Amino acid sequence: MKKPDAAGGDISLGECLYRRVLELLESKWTVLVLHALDGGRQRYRQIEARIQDITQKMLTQTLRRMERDGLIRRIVHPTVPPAVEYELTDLGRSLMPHIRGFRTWAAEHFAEVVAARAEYDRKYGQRDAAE
Amino acid sequence: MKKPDAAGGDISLGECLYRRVLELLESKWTVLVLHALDGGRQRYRQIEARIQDITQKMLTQTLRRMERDGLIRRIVHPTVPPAVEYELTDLGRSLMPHIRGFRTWAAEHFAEVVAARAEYDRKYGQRDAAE
DNA sequence: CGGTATCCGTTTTGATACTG
DNA sequence: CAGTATCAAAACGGATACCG
Repeated sequence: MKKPDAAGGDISLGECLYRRVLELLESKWTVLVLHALDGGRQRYRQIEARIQDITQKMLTQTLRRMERDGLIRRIVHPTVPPAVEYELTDLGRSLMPHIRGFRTWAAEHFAEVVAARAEYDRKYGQRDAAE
Repeated sequence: MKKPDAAGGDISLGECLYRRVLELLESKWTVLVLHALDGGRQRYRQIEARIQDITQKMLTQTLRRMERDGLIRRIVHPTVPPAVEYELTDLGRSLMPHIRGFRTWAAEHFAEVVAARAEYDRKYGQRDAAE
C-alpha cells in the first residue's frame, strides 16, 4: 500500500501500467497529430498538409494506433472519391490540456534546452576518436 | 506571421523546433527517470532499483541525454567506491508539472484506453492471415 | 482520395561481459 | 558503485509502387 505522491516519488498505478500509457506518446508523430486535430475535425489530406514531412505510411499508422487507443475517431463518408475525416474523442480531448501545456513549456524553454546542449558539447565535446 | 493559438491549430514555434523538444520525451525511459528524480536527489542504484526493468546501458544513456538537455545534474563524489547522484535542474523541475499532469491523466483514463483497445481489436481483430 | 504492400536502411533497445 | 564495450535483435521510419 503505497501513497500515490509520497516524497519518495512512487510512480503509482504501477510502473508497468504507466509505461503502457506512456506508449501513447512515444511514437514520433502522435503529439503532432493531436495538435492538428485540436483545431477540429480534419480530413486526411489536411492533416498530412499540416504536418510537413510526414509520409503517408506514418500518418496512416499513427492514425490507426490513435484510433485503437481511443484518442481519435475515424469518420468515413461513402462517396466517390472517398472522404475520410478524423476528430478527437472525449478521451482525446481530455488529454489535450496536458499536450498544450507541454507545448507552452516547449515554447518557453526551448532556448534553454538548446543552450544546455551547446554547453554540454563544449565541455565534453563529441570526442570518441583518439585522445 | 501566424497567430500562436489560432483555431486552425498552428503548432507554433515551428513544427520543426517543437519536434526537437518533443524528442526530449521520446526515449522510452526519460519520463520514468523524471518521476524517479521528482522525489529528490538520487543515486544511480536508487534510480535503477526504482525503474524495474531498465538495463544499466539504457539508464546511463538516458541520464547522459537528460544531462545534455539540461534537465538533470550529475554530481560525482570523489570517494572510493565512487558515489554519483542525480537531481533535477531548475529546467527539469519546470517541466515536472506537465509530467505529473500526464501521470494523473494516465491514472484516471488508463481503463478507457484499455477498453478502447479491446473494443478495436474485437471489431477489427488482428486478422491478417487468410480470410 | 485515402489508403496498402513491400523492401530496406537506420535507430533503438537489450543481453552479456568486463572495469576503474 | 557506477559505469563501458560489444554484439545482436527488434522496432522504427522512409521510398516506392500499386489499389478500391
